[in-house]
Amino acid sequence: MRLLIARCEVIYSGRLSTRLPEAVRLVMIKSDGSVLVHSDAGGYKPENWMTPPTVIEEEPDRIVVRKRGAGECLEIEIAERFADSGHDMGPAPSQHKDGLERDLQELLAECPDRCGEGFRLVRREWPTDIGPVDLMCRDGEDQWVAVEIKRIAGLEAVEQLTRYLERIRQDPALGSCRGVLVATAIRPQARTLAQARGIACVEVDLEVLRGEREPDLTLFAA
Amino acid sequence: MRLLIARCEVIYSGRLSTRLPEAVRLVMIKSDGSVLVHSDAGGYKPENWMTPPTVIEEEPDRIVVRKRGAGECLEIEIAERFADSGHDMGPAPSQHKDGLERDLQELLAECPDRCGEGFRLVRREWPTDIGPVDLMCRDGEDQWVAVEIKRIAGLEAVEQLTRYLERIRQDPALGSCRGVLVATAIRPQARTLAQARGIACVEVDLEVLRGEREPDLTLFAA
DNA sequence: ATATACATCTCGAGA
DNA sequence: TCTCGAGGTGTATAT
Repeated sequence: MRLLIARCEVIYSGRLSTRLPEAVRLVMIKSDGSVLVHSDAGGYKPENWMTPPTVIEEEPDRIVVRKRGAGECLEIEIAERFADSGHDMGPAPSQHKDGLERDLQELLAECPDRCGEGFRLVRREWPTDIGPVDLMCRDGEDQWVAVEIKRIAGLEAVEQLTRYLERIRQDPALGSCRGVLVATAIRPQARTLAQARGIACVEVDLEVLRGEREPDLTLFAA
Repeated sequence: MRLLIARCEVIYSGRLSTRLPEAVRLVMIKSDGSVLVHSDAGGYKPENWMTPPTVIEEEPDRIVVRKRGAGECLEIEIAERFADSGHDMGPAPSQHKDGLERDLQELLAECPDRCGEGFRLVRREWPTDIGPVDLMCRDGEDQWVAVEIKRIAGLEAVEQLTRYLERIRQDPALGSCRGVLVATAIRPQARTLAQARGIACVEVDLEVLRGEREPDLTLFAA
């Protein structure tokens, strides 16, 4: 990785056109060809960047980064250099992420009755012509239920499940298929819209599903 | 901005849980409190990060970054330091961007007939109770038309316009309002869903709209 | 604080 | 290659 601190002007053209006036910035050049221009504020995002695959040309006072196979170009005009260093970092082991939507789906596939009483899994990733439904189940009365799973469910989750249900119900055998939205958190408006569309909402707890602690089923009972 | 090159392990807990095994990485600490951990590959994204507002505690072999007002925490365990430098960068002037959706909307507001034959603009950002419609027009037959503008239109664009149309049509005077989706590119599924919902699709060219080149209206005519 | 929509979103999986 | 959906999306804006 190369780190260049320089007073520079940056011009990007491609999906749109931008010009960044001259100022002191960090130019990060990664060994995979990524180039990122960061200022000392502005949080997470670089002010300008180019992702691989790139072709990098360096002139004395200019770095030009072009995207391979696309008409995108980043020009860094260097007015003054303050630091310029290279660092050999070796390989970066990949990161394990736990608690993603996929994890939630796996857990719920193992105990589909957490999505509704008596639910039995028919199949995960049930295909429709506009994409797969997360879980297709049958309920305690043997009726079909399509389950959409989200970590956090907003309006889009309800819209998505609604689209699936439209398609699923076109099949006469599934004409009465219900919909259930299952998430660790459901936003108020999503809940309201779901109710208006006859879609049930179920909030679940990741740790309860994992059995790391048992659900307090009797806490408020009797 | 502080740049620390170190062999380190990084643990994040909050919206999910991750652990990054020990390796050499760049730790970028911005003066606005942002902390970004980058490896030498992986493109645009930091492997781990925390956006402001943060509280940063530094111990000899550990940096702990907490999000203010939320239960998120980033722990950087430092095993070996290779470089550690501070850089005073001064203020970062903001960037002008050209070619955003807003620009497209301005251009189309000036020539609404590009959205459909005989269209006349009634108003931009027509308010509904769930947000503003990009353009409200009347067509050549004096019928109402709601126009949703996107640079690239996917399914969400159709859903968004559908939600607006539901609201708009609740007003008896606008009960027959049509919908038109206008974009520089419209994805196949979006086009299909739009058709199913009676929403028209129009693709436009940014440069033609700018008059930088004239549309070849007669090219395939007669 | 919540919702709403845009972003050069990025990134990965699947067809 | 393209399309689609998830993301610790981030970010700005209005309520």
